[in-house]
Amino acid sequence: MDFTKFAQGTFANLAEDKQQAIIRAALFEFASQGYQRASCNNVVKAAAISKGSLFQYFGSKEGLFLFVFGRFVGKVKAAVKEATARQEDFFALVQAILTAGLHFIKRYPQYFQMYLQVLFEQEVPRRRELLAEVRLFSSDYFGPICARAREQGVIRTDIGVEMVIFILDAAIDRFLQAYARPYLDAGLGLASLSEADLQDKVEELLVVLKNGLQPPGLYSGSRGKGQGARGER
Amino acid sequence: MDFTKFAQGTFANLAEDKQQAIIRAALFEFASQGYQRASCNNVVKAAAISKGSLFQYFGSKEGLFLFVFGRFVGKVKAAVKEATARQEDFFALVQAILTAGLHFIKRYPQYFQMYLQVLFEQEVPRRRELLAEVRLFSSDYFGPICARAREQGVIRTDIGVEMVIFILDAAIDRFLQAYARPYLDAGLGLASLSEADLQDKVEELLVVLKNGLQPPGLYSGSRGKGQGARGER
DNA sequence: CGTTAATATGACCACCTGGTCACATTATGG
DNA sequence: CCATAATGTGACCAGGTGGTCATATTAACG
Repeated sequence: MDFTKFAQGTFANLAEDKQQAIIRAALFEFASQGYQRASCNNVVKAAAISKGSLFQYFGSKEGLFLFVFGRFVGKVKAAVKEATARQEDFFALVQAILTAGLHFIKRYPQYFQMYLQVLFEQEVPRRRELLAEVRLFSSDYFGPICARAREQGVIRTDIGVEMVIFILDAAIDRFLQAYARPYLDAGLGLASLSEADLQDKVEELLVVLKNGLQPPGLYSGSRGKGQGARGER
Repeated sequence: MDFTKFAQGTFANLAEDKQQAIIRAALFEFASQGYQRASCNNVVKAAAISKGSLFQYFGSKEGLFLFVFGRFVGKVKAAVKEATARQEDFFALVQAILTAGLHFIKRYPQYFQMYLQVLFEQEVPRRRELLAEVRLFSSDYFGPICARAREQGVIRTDIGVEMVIFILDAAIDRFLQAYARPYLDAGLGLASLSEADLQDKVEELLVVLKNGLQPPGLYSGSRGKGQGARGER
């Protein structure tokens, strides 16, 4: 919860640049190694401080990690707040979040890499809690928004809200990951695109999310009943 | 490449049940810990063999891992071959693959967990190679299929093939992950669904993939150019 | 049986980890 | 100047890792 508990204490009294050096070293380590593989020895080496000091400042590896992740959470919240400030239209909001995500990755690539490590790693202290803090497309945050969009007739009513959130989450998460980790992107080549081309891809993605993969003419009825034909039941 | 190099050698001469015990122990370890965190000591303990034997059989931790992953690859290829045997329609094929994936997870949960570990972990021997071996929605495999579907007018032509593959990959991957790892599923609750309800969700997902999130009436034009009116409209 | 080859074993090795703590250094303030 | 408090330091610890190898056990064969 309170990731800023080191805001006062010995660490806070350090010169600004020394603090920055330590944060940078720790962030680099967690971003490149994840939590478990990250080595405090590497951090103290890179930050040019002694091991004893590091543990004096943060108490434990876990404390250091929570502190660094807390900084990330702060930056995310600020970015989201700004991006979603005045978006009325549902899909415009989705697009704004996606675009904000891309900008965030460009500005704070290391923080995002650290986030991905936490997302992919199993054994990370307070993992759920931490992820919940930055995950937008959760039922909590996005459920009401979807519900409202549904009432306004912007999204179809024959699929569940959970499915809407699920598909948005899957697409956007993957898109951001593909941007941040080129080898995940199966051929989109996002990482090497110009700003303008990237925006084109974003719009292309939104077209698919809105209208699907089938050509407009071929609308294949609502789900259930006859549609299946195949199995039994 | 050749993950079966232990098919002959000391290990192959072992009694069948002893082989199984070792495979089971190793699979459990890799599935629950990933590659790096997996401990050879744990494996020999669980398999009730000596450490020297394990290294005699497989040479190294990496050798053991590649062997076990090779078994997984074999099972996947068999499952895919069977599932895609005679699917003509494009979306029926997608659905068949998704359904086959769910069945695979149900039958071989540990193998799938191990796959996810490899997917999420960075430093795994021959990672790319291994993942490529089991990844279906790659440009290589799925590109031609999409191209054909496009010519037949089953999928729209105003979005790139890469984007089609991307979105299919994202949605299906995530769906399978949500099924295998409940905490990833933001509210769908796939893991606890009955077979029939699960199929319903599969169909629901396919409806979205085909027709998008917007109601049929609201088709919002092809991408690019004019679409941008974004502010108002 | 004896001899030789194959296999099984676990103590041992070098190395790394997060964390500690007695001690050295520096700051503070009177 | 001293005395006290705060901070910095790195040798050290217990516990883990993947991997080795001399030795013990078993199998094979004549």
